[in-house]
Amino acid sequence: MKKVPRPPKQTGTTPRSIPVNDGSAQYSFFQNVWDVVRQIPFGRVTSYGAIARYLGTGSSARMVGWAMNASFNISPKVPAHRVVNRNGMLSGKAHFTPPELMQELLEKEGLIVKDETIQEFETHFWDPAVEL
DNA sequence: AGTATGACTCATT
DNA sequence: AAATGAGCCATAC
Repeated sequence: MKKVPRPPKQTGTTPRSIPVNDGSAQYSFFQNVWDVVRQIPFGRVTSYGAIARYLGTGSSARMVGWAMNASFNISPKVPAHRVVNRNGMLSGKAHFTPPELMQELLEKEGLIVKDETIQEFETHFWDPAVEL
């Protein structure tokens, strides 16, 4: 797969307030993030930074988080639970409904989550820059 | 229009 | 080794 041609940094002036995938969807940074996240294999996880780096360091990891926040409303569902911070901690669990859902989903995929942190994180880490 | 905030990271103290 | 500050860039107020 390895499309994701590195968006030319659509900064500032670009309209899109929460790019909802309603068909007219112009390719946005968010779309790109979702494309990558959807390709995370079952039972694997990655980090915001890894995605941001894959799309170009120019876009900070914070925006990836925003993309996840918006991902709850888009059609092709995005496995946002497979995205954690670089420590393997479920920093975004508070944004799930209910918050325990994130950990449950991960455990259902065979991962071990202890104290909001994925055990053997490095083993299950999936780096788009490498795998894609 | 300017300030504050965030599902982050990295460098420095 | 833990805490702090600085970059990051789109939203919210």
